[in-house]
Amino acid sequence: MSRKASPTRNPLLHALPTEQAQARRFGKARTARSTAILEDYVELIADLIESTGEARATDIARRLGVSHPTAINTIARLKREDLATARPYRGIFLTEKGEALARRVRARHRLVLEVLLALGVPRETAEADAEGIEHHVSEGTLKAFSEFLKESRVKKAS
Amino acid sequence: MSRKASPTRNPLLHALPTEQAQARRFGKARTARSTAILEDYVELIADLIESTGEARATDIARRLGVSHPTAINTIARLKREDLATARPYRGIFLTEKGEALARRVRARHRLVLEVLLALGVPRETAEADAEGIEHHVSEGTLKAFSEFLKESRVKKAS
DNA sequence: ACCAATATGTAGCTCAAGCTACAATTGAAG
DNA sequence: CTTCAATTGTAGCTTGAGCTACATATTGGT
Ligand SMILES: [Mn+2]
Ligand SMILES: [Mn+2]
Ligand SMILES: [Mn+2]
Ligand SMILES: [Mn+2]
Repeated sequence: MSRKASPTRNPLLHALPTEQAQARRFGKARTARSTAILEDYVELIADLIESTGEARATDIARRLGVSHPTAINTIARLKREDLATARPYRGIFLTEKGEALARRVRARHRLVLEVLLALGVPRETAEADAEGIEHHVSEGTLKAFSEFLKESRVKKAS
Repeated sequence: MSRKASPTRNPLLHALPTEQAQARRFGKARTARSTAILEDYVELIADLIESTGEARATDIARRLGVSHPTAINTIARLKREDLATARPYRGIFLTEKGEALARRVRARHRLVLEVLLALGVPRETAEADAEGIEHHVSEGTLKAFSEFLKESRVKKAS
């Protein structure tokens, strides 16, 4: 038997979720945290290629605000996970898998940003917060976000 | 001079932000990531104390879905950062600083959850996503969220 | 063709966050 | 009062993500 103090002692407003449910939620957040960096990299690589024609390690490092060895290490992880390839002095390229991830991540980023703006968050605050929030927005939430935007655009056309 | 390929080659929709601006945003997200775990711990400790009278390392570990040495290690970090203290076999306690953080974090968590629900996100999805999103929601965004909720409550009372 | 600036690569470190395996302590039930 | 299950603690490992310092490679300009 457990030595825990009497459970459900305080039947006040909003009790705790069950251990299992809470552990599941925290686990999802941990997973999201661990893929957040990969997502940022593939998104940035896609953006750089689209707007400048190439994505070099140094540029990636500078835009992320990290040292270049850090960027190179993470790019190595991208390669290991079959998300990117590199031709030295010729830039970083996304694999098919990497491009697919980049498409999803970019669409999600845009949507999250638009929702924040629609909710009245100031532009720069929205841009900054979206960079972190996006990685924790699941499909279900994305769905609701796009519904909300649709409505709010209709309402705005009044 | 830089050896970069011709910059601003593609003057299409939404160009990249400046390097500095983007680095600042990514840096904020990194900071948020590194404090997310501390925030989850103090919030959970406060919740456990409030609803069961105590917060023991094992319970914390189980609710987080991690091994107990992992929880103990992180609790050591909480102590180092003057957020918590522990009396062995008697549970974890928050310092003044810890309680202050817990209050802020709990209020923020609630608000984020309510906004997701108000946007039509299904309950369990909202609970799960909020656990990760909350750590990236700044003061400015929080402000906008509470404004939005105020309006949406008024509208609902129609 | 050369050279210097830029880019890339490598070595080696720190810290956080996770794990398993094992040891020690404690307190509740008999 | 003893015992044993539960809790806590320790040791030692892995991986990711960051850093600095130094070494090597490439290329654009002269
Ligand atoms: Mn991001
Ligand atoms: Mn992004
Ligand atoms: Mn959380
Ligand atoms: Mn929380």
